[in-house]
Amino acid sequence: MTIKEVSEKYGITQDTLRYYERVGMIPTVSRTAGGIRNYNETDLSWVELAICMRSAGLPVEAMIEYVKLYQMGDSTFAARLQLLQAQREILLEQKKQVEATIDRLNYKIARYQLAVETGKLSWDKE
Amino acid sequence: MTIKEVSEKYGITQDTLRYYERVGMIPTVSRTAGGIRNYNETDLSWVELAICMRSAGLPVEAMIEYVKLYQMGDSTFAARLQLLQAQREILLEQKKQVEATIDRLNYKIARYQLAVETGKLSWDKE
DNA sequence: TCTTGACTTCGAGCGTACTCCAAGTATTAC
DNA sequence: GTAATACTTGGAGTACGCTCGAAGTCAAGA
Repeated sequence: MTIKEVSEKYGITQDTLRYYERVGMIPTVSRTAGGIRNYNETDLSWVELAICMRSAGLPVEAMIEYVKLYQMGDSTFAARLQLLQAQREILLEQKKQVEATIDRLNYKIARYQLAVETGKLSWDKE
Repeated sequence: MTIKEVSEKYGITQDTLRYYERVGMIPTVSRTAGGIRNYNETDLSWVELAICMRSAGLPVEAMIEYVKLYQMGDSTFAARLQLLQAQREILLEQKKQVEATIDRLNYKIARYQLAVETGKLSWDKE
């Protein structure tokens, strides 16, 4: 699969794909004889993982660390486990924050819906 | 309440508090006769709102826009409502992403827990 | 009154994560 | 073979959200 196809498949620019590879967020992608990227199944699953992590807001650095451990082989299982657990903790916290903010927005939205109807905002600040 | 007290109350630096005010993410904070920030109830509720939005990952720009509309008065109720709804949409999407990534991490963590015990990672890639 | 430490503004600097550009190589269509 | 297009690397540039530094002002205690 060419870089163009991959970029279209995942809705991410080719520049970003090259960037991910360059900084080590995914392992080096396989190439054609001419040196052109030719993503195989494994490459794609790394890309997918990277996109998943990034779109949840996890730092690039964490993925780089994970890839490094992966490349060091079976002796890093425990370290990888620890890394994944730490990232999960961050996300659980993040989820809480997002939910709290959604609640807050819901409250404000309800008040503004009333305000738009009546022309007056009920008792308040901000 | 002084800027120092506010920064300690919310676990945010004084620099950040000044930055939020400077860029218009919160309205101008009240001052003492000497020009020193003296946060009142209303100022605090703005700070709290700003922190809530930011910690959920919403852009500074959205809060600036909201404050601008607020300062334009009652004629902007509908616009404010729309802005809040748009931000909520973003957060609902963000929440989905975070949950998907947590699920993925949970799966990987389970596999690595087994791997740490057995010394072998079950059938796979990344 | 003087000193000390916290406050002020303004502008510059930094870290993260891309994003773009230049110069060159590879592949495809004719 | 040649043109057009897509790819390559390396490095520079950008956007966002702070974060820091400099130079000066303010306020509480000795």
